[in-house]
Amino acid sequence: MLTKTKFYANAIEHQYERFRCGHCKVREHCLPSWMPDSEEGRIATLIDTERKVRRGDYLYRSGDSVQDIFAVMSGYFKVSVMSEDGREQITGFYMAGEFIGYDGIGVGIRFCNAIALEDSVVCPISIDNLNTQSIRVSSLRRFVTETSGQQLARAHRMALLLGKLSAEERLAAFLLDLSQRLQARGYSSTEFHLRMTREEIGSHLGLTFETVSRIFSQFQERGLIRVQKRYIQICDLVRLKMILGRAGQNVISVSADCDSASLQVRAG
Amino acid sequence: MLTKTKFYANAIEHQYERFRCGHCKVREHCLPSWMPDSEEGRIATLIDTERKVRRGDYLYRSGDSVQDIFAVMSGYFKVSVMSEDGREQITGFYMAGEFIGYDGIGVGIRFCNAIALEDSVVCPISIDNLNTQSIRVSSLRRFVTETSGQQLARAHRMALLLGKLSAEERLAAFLLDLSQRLQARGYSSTEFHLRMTREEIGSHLGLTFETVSRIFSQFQERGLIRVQKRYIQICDLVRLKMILGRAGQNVISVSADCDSASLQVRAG
DNA sequence: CGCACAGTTGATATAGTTCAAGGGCTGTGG
DNA sequence: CCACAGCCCTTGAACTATATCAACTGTGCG
Repeated sequence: MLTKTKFYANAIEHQYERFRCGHCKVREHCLPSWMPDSEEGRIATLIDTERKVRRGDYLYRSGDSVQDIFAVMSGYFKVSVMSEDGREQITGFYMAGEFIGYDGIGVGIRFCNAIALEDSVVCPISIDNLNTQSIRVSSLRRFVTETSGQQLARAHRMALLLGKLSAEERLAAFLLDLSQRLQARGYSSTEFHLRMTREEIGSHLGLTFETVSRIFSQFQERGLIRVQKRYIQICDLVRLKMILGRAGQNVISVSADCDSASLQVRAG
Repeated sequence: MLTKTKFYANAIEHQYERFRCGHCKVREHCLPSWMPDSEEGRIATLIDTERKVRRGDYLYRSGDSVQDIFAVMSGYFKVSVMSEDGREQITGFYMAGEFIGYDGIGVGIRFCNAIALEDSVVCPISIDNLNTQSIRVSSLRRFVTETSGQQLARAHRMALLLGKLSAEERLAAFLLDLSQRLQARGYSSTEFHLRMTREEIGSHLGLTFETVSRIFSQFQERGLIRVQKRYIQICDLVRLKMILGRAGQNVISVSADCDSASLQVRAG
């Protein structure tokens, strides 16, 4: 892929200097598989200098003006909406290759907070430039449509989870979702490290941290998982899926990335 | 506005033949106030024959391929996601001037069901045509961005409501939201007819219909509202807002329409 | 070392569900 | 026109899932 760029003319080659996507480890999760190689460079030209965000720092906060969407290159984020009296609903956790920052896009003002759960690096993609280029580049239009559609799908799955599932089912869905997304990134689907506290999990799933803790313990007693602090091992994937089974797989997210494999899963 | 069209040349005038927006009663809620008159016609050309949907019928269902988004001209809809075992989470109720059908847009396959709660009429807006025209017409691009952004905002507010609010707060939010949307449409903000059953309200708010009923009764006893079947009268708007007050106004929706007034509210 | 934070676990409380009964409205068919 | 069936809604009583409060453990950090 990278060698291919060598044949381009100067002007374009210059763009490729700034083209981090080619080197990027998460490129395959971030850019859709249907995107023609020849046009991947277009996206790269939209990317500003990559930005580092320290653990605990805000990537953006509610009320900020909307400039960019962000592709997570490395690290981990939580995104949340806050009620005026300080109740925090975490709308999602985001890992490498996923997109953050669709909130507030039409209005120009953020209504979510995005906070790094560990030292992270993001690619800021200028929305203005994205819109401008989209006029000419069909693959960019498709890219925008697809990724923003995924954000909405994710949000609707959350509504189903929050409105209809029991605590057990929510936790099962949560673990299976993580498992699936990690697997898609080449990590183990059965052993992983949680990046967030029990409280944050609870805040995401509409539960208290005590309930999260108890249900983890209960899952462990039942032999479904092993828990040691934040280290999780899924021992019985089948039975874990059965807990959710009655509710249906379509509750579990499929991440915010846009490779076609996950699109098929979601569609099914 | 309509007279203005008389000055246009034949080709354009022909488009205006199909331009229902000009006659449409809900035009001002449907089309954004920033949209220049000269370009409103563009949207009209995207609109197929208006479509009638009988009470109880599906506008579309999960699994359908995505062809159009729909502006509600008259009537009332519920949109829901279903779990595989039949649990229904209603993601929203939609009235005249609001848009339905952003679900599944990137993938091409619906994951929601849209059902008419009363005999209704919708404007189907072809997504293919919308995308094609958007390439040239900036106001259409902005229109798409804004309306889809609103869908996401709505979904995130729902997550906060479902994850963090008590039953009381949810019902208060629900009533205030309805009140506000009706007011924006020129109806009374303090007296209205619910179009949905208690069960559907419950399914939207993550409660059982008994709880909805009980809380309505309780609100009535407290002098906040009067309830007679589906007829609701808000007697004490201030105290009703106070119930939600601690949680914050930003929980209550601002509908899916895109007139700038509501955009300001949402931003605040 | 000691303090702050994350997590576990137990005891108790409670909001909301579930089950159950009854009433009122609406439409239908005899 | 009445009777009956099928919703929709209300209300009560009992139950239960989850929250709340509280005590305790381990762990990392200044």
